[in-house]
Amino acid sequence: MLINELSKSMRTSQYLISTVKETPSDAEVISHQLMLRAGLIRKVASGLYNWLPLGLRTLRKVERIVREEMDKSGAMEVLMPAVQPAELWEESGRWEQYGPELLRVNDRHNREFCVGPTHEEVITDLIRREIKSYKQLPANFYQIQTKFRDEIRPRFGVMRSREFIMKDAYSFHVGQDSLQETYDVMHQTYTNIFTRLGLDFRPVLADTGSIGGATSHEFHVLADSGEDDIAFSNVSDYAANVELAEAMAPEGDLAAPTVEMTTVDTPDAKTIDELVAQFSLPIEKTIKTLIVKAAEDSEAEFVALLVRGDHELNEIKAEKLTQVAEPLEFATEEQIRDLIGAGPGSLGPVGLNIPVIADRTVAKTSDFGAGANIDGKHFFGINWERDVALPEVADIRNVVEGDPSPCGEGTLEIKRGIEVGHIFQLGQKYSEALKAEVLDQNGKSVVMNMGCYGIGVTRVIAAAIEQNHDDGGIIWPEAIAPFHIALIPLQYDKSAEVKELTDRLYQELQQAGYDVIVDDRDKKTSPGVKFADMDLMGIPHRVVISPRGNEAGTLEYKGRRDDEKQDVQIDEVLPLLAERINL
RNA sequence: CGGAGUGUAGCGCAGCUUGGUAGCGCAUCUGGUUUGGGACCAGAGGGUCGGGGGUUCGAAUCCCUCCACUCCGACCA
Repeated sequence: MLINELSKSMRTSQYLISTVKETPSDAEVISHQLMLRAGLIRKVASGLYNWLPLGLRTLRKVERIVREEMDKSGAMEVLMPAVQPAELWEESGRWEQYGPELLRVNDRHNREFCVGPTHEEVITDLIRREIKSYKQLPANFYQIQTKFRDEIRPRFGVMRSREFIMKDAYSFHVGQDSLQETYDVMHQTYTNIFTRLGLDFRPVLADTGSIGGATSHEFHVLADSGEDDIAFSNVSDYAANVELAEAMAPEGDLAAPTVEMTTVDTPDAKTIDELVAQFSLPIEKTIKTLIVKAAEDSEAEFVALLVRGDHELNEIKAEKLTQVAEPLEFATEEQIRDLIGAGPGSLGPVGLNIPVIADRTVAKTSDFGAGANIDGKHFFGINWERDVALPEVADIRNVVEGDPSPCGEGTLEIKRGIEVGHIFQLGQKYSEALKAEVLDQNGKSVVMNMGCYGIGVTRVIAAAIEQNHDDGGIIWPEAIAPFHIALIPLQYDKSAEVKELTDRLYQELQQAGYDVIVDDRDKKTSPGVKFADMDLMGIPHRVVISPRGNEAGTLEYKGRRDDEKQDVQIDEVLPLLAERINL
């Protein structure tokens, strides 16, 4: 008990304060810079970090919140090994599927292992051995474990590191309804966790990616430095990853033609931008023609995809079309020449001799310009049906800001987000491969349904800083601050009154349950250094004890976000802190 | 994997073009003076100049090679 109490608080004279004034040259984003400068982490090698005492305090607090909320949801904590045998991955087929991101190692007997980037195989193996009856289901197991993914390009400190800590959970069910129930519970649990962490976040509809499965939501912390684009309705709750958001057709009918189709010499216009610049053609009246490989079982070898000049093809949507090869593969310039007899800069739908798929917006565009399938020539004033038959129509582009929202309400806005959580309904992908079955009510063997739920614990910390900082440094949300309160005595070594009051406050605050750090560094550490360090480290509340204030019977208080400090009567400081800190 | 760049004291950098045996700021240590926003004075310690090889009387500097790290890109016509 005593040790526990003491360990919650610290004196800087006995603690590793590793702040640095200068920003290390290889840190790009603000969270990485501040984590280095405040002395939270140090790099060991590319994508590998040491956690210093101060950083670890925050890490543990994040873990604690995650753990408490997971426990509250009814999930059971387990711990699986970081190193996993190849056999399990061969059983699921992922030993083959996973690329170089999977760190493979051999032991002394030359048996193959990997350092786990995720734990579907191990948990499924465990559960197929332990759970035999539908009566034991549903069940949800989680762990907080170190993972390793050999990223192509680790960057942004712990935001995209190779080794990182993740909370991963796996639920097991008989039937989809049960899975949906737990999925909904996890959705709520994640909302609770990120709310408690004090972050501005959104759940968004997401693609299921390589892990596979059906329904999926990502939880994003909103920050300009985020690596993902998220589309939001400006009026409803709708939010989706840009790659997944449905691009709706513009409202209204296709406008009637107003001009004749003409052939124009465009020798210097090989891109949409050049075309628009040279011929004062509005970009919304241009169409891009992209040639991609057709699906293996289709008759044609290539397919043409049409998107409006200012839109981007969405590769995920495109490769889901039955006519298109998966993974998506663009035709080479040579293949295009063989096929069409013109180069990539002069392609268009008119007179094209391969299957064509038009984006919904393209189908609603009139009087548009596109390549003539002859080098150096474009057609202007093209209209569907009059000049060329309207091809098959599909949603194949990325949404852009201002598009109508797929939910039917409002228009889309796009913001950047940092993915800190992801929940999936895996269905039977792994349970089937590993034959994870239970007996149902009729004594019949059924394959379990699975869900999986991850939170990037270390990434959450970087995301929190991206969202909460100023010129002085980090501004921790209360719940994950390494210390709640910094006590800064001035002339601690000279003034007996200051020392006495500081020590008394230190004790009282600890007893009140706060994590407090006293900056009692030696007399050579000037007040300015102490203020700057505590600001950089992001301690949310600061109390200064000085001889001057002591005479007046006051202390000085300043919240990390406050503009002004305030003088407080000595015996009013505890009530003030109690009011401002929500433990 | 392709392209670009960097590697010199714990951190940030100069020196390299034009070879002559390493320097600045911050940090650290000692002593003193300071004490409300990253103090001042005096002194000190700390570098196989990423590794290896070569050229040369002599290499941080020129050449070769390997390594590490960083940034950009990975087909949107």
